[in-house]
Amino acid sequence: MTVTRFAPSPTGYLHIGGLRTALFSWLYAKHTGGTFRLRIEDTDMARNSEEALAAIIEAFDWVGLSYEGEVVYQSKRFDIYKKYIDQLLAEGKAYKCYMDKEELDALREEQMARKERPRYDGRYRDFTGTPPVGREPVIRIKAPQEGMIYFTDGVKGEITIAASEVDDFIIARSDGTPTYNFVVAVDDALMGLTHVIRGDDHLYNTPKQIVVYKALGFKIPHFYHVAMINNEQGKKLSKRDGATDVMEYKKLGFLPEALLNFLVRLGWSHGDQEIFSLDEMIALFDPKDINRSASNYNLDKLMWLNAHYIKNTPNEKLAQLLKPFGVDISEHDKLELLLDATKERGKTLVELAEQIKLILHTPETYDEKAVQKAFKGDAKEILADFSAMLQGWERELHLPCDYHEVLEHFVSSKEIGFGKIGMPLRVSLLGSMTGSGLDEIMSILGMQETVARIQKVIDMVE
RNA sequence: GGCCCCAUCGUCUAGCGGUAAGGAUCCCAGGUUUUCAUCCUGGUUACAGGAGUUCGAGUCUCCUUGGGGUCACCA
Repeated sequence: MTVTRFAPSPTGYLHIGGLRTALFSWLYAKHTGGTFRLRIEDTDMARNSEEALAAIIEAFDWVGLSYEGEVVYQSKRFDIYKKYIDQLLAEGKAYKCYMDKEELDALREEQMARKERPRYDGRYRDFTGTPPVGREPVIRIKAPQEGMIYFTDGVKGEITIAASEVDDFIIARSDGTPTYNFVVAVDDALMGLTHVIRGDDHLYNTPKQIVVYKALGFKIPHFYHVAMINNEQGKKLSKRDGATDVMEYKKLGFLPEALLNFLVRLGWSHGDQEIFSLDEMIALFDPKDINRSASNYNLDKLMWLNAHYIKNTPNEKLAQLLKPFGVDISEHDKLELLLDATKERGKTLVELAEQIKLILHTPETYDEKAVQKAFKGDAKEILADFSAMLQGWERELHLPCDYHEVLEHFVSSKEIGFGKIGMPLRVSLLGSMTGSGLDEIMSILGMQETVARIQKVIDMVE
């Protein structure tokens, strides 16, 4: 049974890089019929924040990732860690180190001065004397002093790191609280993790965690270290590069399925396939197909995917999604027509909302260039004639094809080209030269409003 | 700086010793559309460099270069 997890530290919002590793972990659990767990890495009491945790859960909710079981809070498991630390102490696999921070800093400076790698020198490793008085020790674990630590990474392959690179690192602070590399290993083991998928910034933590696994006799899971997502210039992704907070994408009018599809294709692929529904991702995702190199964030591709998903979202649902963007058309009797006429013209919900507002509201302003171009010559007269024809039309006007019939009849009887009436008509209806089809717009507006908008322009234009 | 990882079109990627190096995005051109968008068709652009191994290297090895990560009583 596969068990994967996402283990963020609650220090900020959910980053899109974090969402991708969470997605990979979640997909693999689903793919194998296993479980996906959520654990909060909050052992540093000074840096926790309730809001951050809420933000992470909110983002999970929005994109539709679900975790199984209770959320594990490391801050509530200190007694468990304490037990294992005592065990290691009793077995001689860990020891108390009485060096304080000042001494440690001094040691580091010496080593740096000698151009050596700063590392703990192991001076208390076999200490048997009388400890300094009035000083609370930290607990260090005994790491192997020679040889190699090796493991197989599911993404990178065989990784070997000299044991000399890993020093006797601290597993418990002088105040007794355990540290990251220790609790991660303990919890991953206790939670029964079979596959650990995480960012490759954790690659160097892995040998340390393996030291803990071995000392405690735990089974070592499979590791997958996923390369980072960089910005469009190939540099580290930062807030300056735009949205890094997952929830920011919601505000910008992105659909969660587009964001997920975008992220899953960053570092993972399945042949030439670009579009993946969640079910397809689950069916096809295998961590062995994760790419070893870093990838660049690419807004164009995200936009394209978002446009694709907007086009393929049912109108009813789109109407609901549009509400936070200032457009409530859920009760509109021409809802279907309205969205069919606009959904191919917006790459985001924000843009789609703008398109809809253009139709819903009588134009307050008119694009100057469009007016100049469209109202040369006898455009006003033509518009007036067309308006009259609409009003005098003997049959009821409802569907786009009804209006189309009027338009066709108009140009043929007047012996003019479509452009003669098309341009000024579009400007009168939308205030702009571009936009949805005229037949659709008039059908949505109805004859009365169409006539009113034409009249408004006629009255206004000199 | 030490250690570790990475390297195919601008970008995301396919490739798994023998291909005219494929797809997607972007961009450009044409078509459809009374406009715009969508959609369709076509086009430009890539194996970082250098040595090997091999009958034959994008694919294997080494070096160089260039990126990235990491070196806490943070996670």
